[in-house]
Parts: sequence; C-alpha cells; structure tokens
Amino acid sequence: MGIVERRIREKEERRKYILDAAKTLILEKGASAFSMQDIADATELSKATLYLYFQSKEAILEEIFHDATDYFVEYVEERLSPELTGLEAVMVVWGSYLSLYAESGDDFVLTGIWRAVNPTFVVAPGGEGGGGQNAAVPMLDLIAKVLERGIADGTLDPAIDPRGVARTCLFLATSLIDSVARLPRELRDSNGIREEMRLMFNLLLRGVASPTVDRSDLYLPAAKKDKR
Amino acid sequence: MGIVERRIREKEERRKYILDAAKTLILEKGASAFSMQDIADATELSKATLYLYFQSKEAILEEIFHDATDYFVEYVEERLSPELTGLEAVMVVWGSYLSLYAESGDDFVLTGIWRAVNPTFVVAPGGEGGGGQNAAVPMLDLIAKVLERGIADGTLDPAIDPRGVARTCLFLATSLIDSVARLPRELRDSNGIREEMRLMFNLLLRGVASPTVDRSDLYLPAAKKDKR
Amino acid sequence: MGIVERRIREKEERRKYILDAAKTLILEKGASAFSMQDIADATELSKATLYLYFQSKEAILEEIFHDATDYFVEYVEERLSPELTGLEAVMVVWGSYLSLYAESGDDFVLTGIWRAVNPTFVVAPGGEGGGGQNAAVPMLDLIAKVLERGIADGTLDPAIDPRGVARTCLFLATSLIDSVARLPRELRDSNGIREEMRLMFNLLLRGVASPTVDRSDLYLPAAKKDKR
Amino acid sequence: MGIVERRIREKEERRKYILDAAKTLILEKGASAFSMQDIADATELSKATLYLYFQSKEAILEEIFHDATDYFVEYVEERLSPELTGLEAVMVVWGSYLSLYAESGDDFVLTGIWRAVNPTFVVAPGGEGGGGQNAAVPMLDLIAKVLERGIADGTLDPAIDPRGVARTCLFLATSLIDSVARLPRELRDSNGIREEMRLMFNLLLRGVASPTVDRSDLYLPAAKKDKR
DNA sequence: TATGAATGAGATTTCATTCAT
DNA sequence: CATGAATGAAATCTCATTCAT
Repeated sequence: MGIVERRIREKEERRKYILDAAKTLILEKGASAFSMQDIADATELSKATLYLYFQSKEAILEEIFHDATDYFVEYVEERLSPELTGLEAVMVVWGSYLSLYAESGDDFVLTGIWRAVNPTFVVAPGGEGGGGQNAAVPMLDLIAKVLERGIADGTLDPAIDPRGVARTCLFLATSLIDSVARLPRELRDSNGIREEMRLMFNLLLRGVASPTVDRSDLYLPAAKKDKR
Repeated sequence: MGIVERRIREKEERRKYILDAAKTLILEKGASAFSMQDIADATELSKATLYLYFQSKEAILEEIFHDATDYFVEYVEERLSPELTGLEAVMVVWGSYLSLYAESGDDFVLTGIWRAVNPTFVVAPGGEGGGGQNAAVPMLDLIAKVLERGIADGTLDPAIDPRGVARTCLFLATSLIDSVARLPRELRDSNGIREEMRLMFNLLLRGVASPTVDRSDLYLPAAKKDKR
Repeated sequence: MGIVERRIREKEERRKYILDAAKTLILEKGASAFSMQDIADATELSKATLYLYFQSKEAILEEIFHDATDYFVEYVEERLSPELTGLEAVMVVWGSYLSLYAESGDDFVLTGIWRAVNPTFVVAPGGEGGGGQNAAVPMLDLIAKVLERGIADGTLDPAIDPRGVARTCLFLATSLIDSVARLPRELRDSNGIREEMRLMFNLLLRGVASPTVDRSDLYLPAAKKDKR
Repeated sequence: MGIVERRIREKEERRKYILDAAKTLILEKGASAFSMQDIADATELSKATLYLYFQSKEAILEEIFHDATDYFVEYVEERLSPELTGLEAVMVVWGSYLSLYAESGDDFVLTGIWRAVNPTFVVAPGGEGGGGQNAAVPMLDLIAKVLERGIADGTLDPAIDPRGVARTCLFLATSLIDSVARLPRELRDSNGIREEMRLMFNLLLRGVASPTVDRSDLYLPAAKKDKR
C-alpha cells in the first residue's frame, strides 16, 4: 500500500544501484580517478540523473565510505562475544580486517577511501566533529571499546590511551587500505598485500599488549584460516 | 670563477626557487591538487618557463620527494653513532622523524608525497625495482640496517624480518605524513599531530622490541627535546 | 514519428553542422592548420561540446575524408555504364574528377586531405592495410577495376599493372587536390586550376591508353560540359 | 684578403652549417615537424643565434628549398648534351630525378618541401611571380626548354603546351617527393618508392611523347642503371 | 522523473620569437 | 657575436555540473 512508500523504496533502490556501480568503478580505477561519466555509463543513466540522487560526486564517495565502515563494524560486532579477553577482542578486530579483506576484498577496500572524502579526519584530533567524516566514528568507538576492555582485564598495556591508540590504529589500517585501493586490481589480490597487512597488525598487537602476555600469543593467524 | 659558474649557480637558484614554490603549493593544496599554472602564478613566471627547468610536472614531484628523503636519511645518519644499540638506533630514527617534523615541519612533510609520485611502491613487495620510486630505497635501507643491528645485539625481537618490517614501518610513517600533507596548513602545525606521530612510533617500538626489554624504556621522548 | 527519431535526426544534423564548419575551415586554412578552437568559434559551440560529437580532431578529419571519397565513388559509379570501353570509362573517371571539382569544388577538394589523416598511404606499396587510410581503398578499387576493363577490351596499354597504376593515378590526383586545398580560397576557384587538372589527366590518359588508339581521342573535354 | 672578407666567409660557413643541420632534421622529422629548438640542439648553438643568421624558420626552409632545386638543375644540365633529342632529354630529366633520388636520396627529397615553404606555387598559374617561390622557376625553365626541344625535333607531341606541361610535371614530381618527405626514414629508402616514381615518369613520358615514337622506347630504365 | 545537450574552467605541454647582457 | 632566459599564445582534451524540455 501507499504510492509514497513505493516511491521511496524505488528511490532507495536506485540509489543503491548507482552506489554499486560507483563502488565497482572505485575498485577498478581508484577513488579519485573515476568520473561521473563513468558512473553514468555503467548505470546506463544520464549524468543529470545521477544528480537527482546525489548532490555531488563527493556525496557519493561519502556514502560509499559510510556503507563500508558500517559493514565492517557490523561484521566485527557479530564476532565479538563478551567472554573474549580484551586482547582476544583486539585480535578479532584485526583478524576481521584481514579476513574481510581476504573474503570480500573489494567491498572492504572501500573503507580506505576516506582520504578522498575528507582528508582532515582521523589525523586531526579535533576533527571528529566535522562533516562527512563522522562515518569513521563507529569504527573508532569499536576499537576504543575493545582496547578499554583489554586494559580493564589486564591483557593490554594499561599505559595506553584507548581513544588515542584507537585513532592511530584506525588511521594506520585505513592508510594501508587506501594505498591498496590505488593499486591496479591485479596487484591488489596478491598474497603479498595480505602478508603486509598481517605484519602490520602483528606489530600493533605487540605494541598494545600487556608486557605480561607471552609474545608467542601475539601473532595473528594467516589470513583465510579461522583463529583457533 | 667567472661567468659560467655564476650562470650555473643562478640556474640552480632558480630551480630551487621554483621547487620552493611547488613545495609550498603541495603543502597548501596537496600533491595531486596543484597545477603548473599554480606554480607559474606563485613564481610569477610563465608556464613555459617552468618547462625550461623541469621536464614535466612529474619531474618536479620526483625531485621534491627525492630531496626530502635525502635530507631525512642524512639527518638520521648523522645521529646514528656506532655505539648505539639497535633499539636505541631505532629510537633515533623514529625520534628524527618526530624532531624533523617538529623543526622543519613543512619540508619534512614532503617525504609523504611518494604516493603521488608512484602509488605502487611500498605496498607492492616486488615493487622496489620500479621507476621514480627508487628515492625511497635509501630510507628503506636505513631502517632495515638499524633493525638488523638490533636483532644482532638482542635488543630487538629476533622473530622480525628486517626488510619486511622496514617496509611496513616506512609505509606507515609516510602514510601519516601523506595524510598530514593533505591537511590545511593551520591544522598541520598542531601539537596533536606530533602526539599522534609519537603514539604511532611508540606502538611500533614495542612491536619490534625484544620481549626482554623493559617496557618503560620504550617511550619516545616528547618532540622538540633532544634525546640524550 | 516519435521523440527518439527526432533526437537522432537532430544529433545527426548537429554532427553535420560541425563537420561543415570543419570543412570550411579546412578549405580556408588547410587540413593541418585548423584547430578545435577554430571549429568552436565557427560553430559558436564550446570546445567541450565538439567532443560530444567527435572523439578527437583526427576523427573529424577522417570522417570528412571518408565522406568526400564516398561521394566521389558514388558519383563515378553512377556514370559508369557497362557498355563503355575501358578507355571511355577512364575518361569518365577523370572527367568526373574535373566536373566534380567544377561543380562542387569545395566539397571535392576534401578528398585531398588524406595526407593529413594518414601520410603513409598511397605512396607506401604495402600500406593499404593500415588504419584510417582505408577510406581510400574504394577509390583505388574503382580505378583499378576500370583499368582492368580497358586492358581486357584492348583500349588500354596491356603493359600496365592496373593496381600499381591506379595507385599512382590516385596519388597524383589527390596530390593536386591536396595542393589546391592549401591555396587561398580565391585562387582556388580559378579556371587555371581546372585547366591544370585537365592537363594532368590528359597526360595520364595518353600514358595508359593503348598505342593503337587515335591520339585525338585522348583529350578530356573542358570541364563543366557533359561528355556525350 | 682582409678581415671583412673573412667575416663574410665565416658567416657563410655558419649559415651552411645551420642549413645542414636543418636539412638533416627535415629528413628525419618532416618539414613541418621540426622545431628551432631541434636545430639549436643539433648545431649546439642557441636558438637566438639562429636568428642572427636567418630571419625566421620559414627563411630557413626557403633557402633549403632553393639549394635543393639549384642542385637538381645543375645536375641535370650537366647531363643534357646538345645532341640529345627532346625525348631523350626528357628521359634524362626524369632519369635524373630517379637517380638523384636513388643516389643522394636525402638531399634530393628536399626539393619536395616547397609545399611547406609556399603552398601557392606551382599550381597557381599566375603565381610564378610571388615571393619565396621563385626557387622553382629554374626547374620549370629547364623542363620547358627540354619540352620545346622535343616539339621542335618531332620526338614530342606537338600539341602540348611546353610551359603548362612543365608546370604540371614539376608539380606531380614534387608532389611525390613531398609525400616521400613525410614518410619515416626507413620507408623512404624502399625500392617500392623508386618503382612508384618510375611508374609515374613512364606514364608522363608516354603522355608527352609523339604518337610516332615506338612505345617500347618509352620506358625509363630501372634506377641506378645507366640507360642503354 | 529523466535526460540530452551544453559548457566554463582548467589540465599539461609546445614553440617561434625577443631581448638584455 | 652569442646566448640564456623568458614568454604569449596556442594546442588537444577532460570533467563536474547545470538546465530546458
């Protein structure tokens, strides 16, 4: 029932359709290298029509970023059962990064485009209140929460500032993704990248872990294998 | 002595003049957002004149990147006395990053532009042999050498692969710089950024240090103060 | 009927409008001396708009060349009734050249621009298989066919190689046109040019005719008069 | 003797030096595709210096054209002994074209650049009195003279107008050369080109010969071999 | 709602020519 | 006499965005 509802639903579907095309293009050409014309071609819509659904090219980028981070946050939260220690939880987060990249690499890479959306985000301490950047806040919150848990249960170094470290970690992780997003697609799928990511997370893991934790527990498993 | 030398010197000066203008622009607008016209306006030269001094826009970027990395490597090598332990040496490198940023912030930020020059570098494991990217090799070598020293003398975790970790660290450090380079100038000078960098390096420090090292030694001093 | 058809027709008309402007410019300034800006000025369109209708400047040149040669080939084929001897057919071809030039001088001159499109054509024996040059192939085929006819019926010199001679003749004829195309417009309309062309064709005619043919039959009539 | 004379001679030598470099460049890149910078590089002079010796780029082209035609005229006149029939003389002229091309191909090709110098020449009947075009007049005179000789001694068709035919022939011959001049160097040396030229001259030969002449005498020998 | 058409502004690069020294 | 330096003008092409229909 309701013409209005149908209209709204159809509009939403169109938006999604356009976004999907844009995502594919970003993954193919990089976030700054694709054009509105590219989207128009891919969707078989006219450029003018795109502007009926999105205010600007930037608005499209922002929404894509938003979607990607939401997806990531959801994905992680599903896997964060309350009985995990803080350290285990951190590993779940990092591990999710790796496995999401390994599984659905493409979609995930889109979390890396925030630089194209709003470069003043993570790095700017006071910048969290800005415009299109808020999309990163849930990711930040997620990480900060996990870090706090670890500080509380003693598995993470009590000296770290959860919020600051969360920002740094997120920044580093998305930086890597950002770089990956600029690589040509064929390079992007290489094992090398996955190893590079794992290496980075291992470093960060040891960086945040409590000194009391046995070093041998601070290795993320190779991607695509479930954590034991 | 004589006319020829003066000519050469003046030519060199004008190159530098143009480069300086370009640097300022990069710092203001980001490495990919400035145009030859911008440089022409800033220098009050014609676009054609710019091409007398540089083959292409890319050549300008490459030279700037080169200069910045060279300067960094020199700066660090001056401070790396042989009697330092590997861990101390790592701290010198990271510390140099911090103090260089604090001292000559702007120039240093330019080490972050390699993404604009050749985006396939660090992240691509086999990519070290490519084109304009070689300018990063000295930085990589420097870090790898220091890590090896630390593995040898037991102050760093023997499990790390020096070359791989060097690549990761360099990647992360330049990522941060790259992001900073995109910030508006006024944000860039904030203490927040410096703290962010220090935090990141502290994480990395603990990531690479041997588990036997006392955690309290793994803090970089706040920027602007010389390490004793 | 219908909007779509009208759109298509209008689009075609605007293409033609642009092409016409380009033709005029070529005729005024020469095929290599006109610029996209010139076309934009002439059509009162923006340069960007031109690129909506043609992929590149070269594409415009190619299309103009194509049109001109197609028109010539059609024109000649209409006049080549099967009962003509080979010699008569050759005279029809040459005569068409002359009368087309006399009648629709400007359009016809455009057959001479192939040099600007692809300079390696006719003169390069193996070059017939190349890129944008194929537009000349129908002209070549036409002439070769006619020559063969004449060799078969004894009105042309059996010693000539039809394909080779066709290439040479086409080359010479378009060379002349090419030169004419570079003349300032006022000179181009002179009777002198037409005489020059006739003279050339008369030479060629005697060059290919069988020695048995009476020399007095080997004169093309003055232009603008129909051959009976 | 005297300083003035030496100055003049040296100036002349410099001119020649520059011209030689320009010729080489034309042959490499085509008459319109080379730049003053190219000449400057080749001569190791500055662009400004070039303007001390030549008023403009066009002046250089004109002089090169002049030299080339002069050389051709001289070359032919040396071989035109008075006892030759007009027909034989024509064959000497055409043959010289062929052998000059075969021998010193490069220098000779330069006769084809007149289009770049002054496109209004040959084809414009009244154009002989113009500016830089006069360089072609000696060639025209040469051919006309030869044709007249043949008309007088009965070896050429009395119906032809020597001056008009001379202009046509010259036009055709230089057209071919002009096209050749635009070919990449490697193509230019092919036998195909020489054959093409020979074919054209054979056509012209039969076009101008008296009908009484035996057709079998109307073949130019293959290049590089002396006429029997 | 949808779009075809149009465009202003801008990107990089080239080149013949001039002029102060 | 020679030239280093400079440049105005031009060339091709791209792109996000607007608007009348």
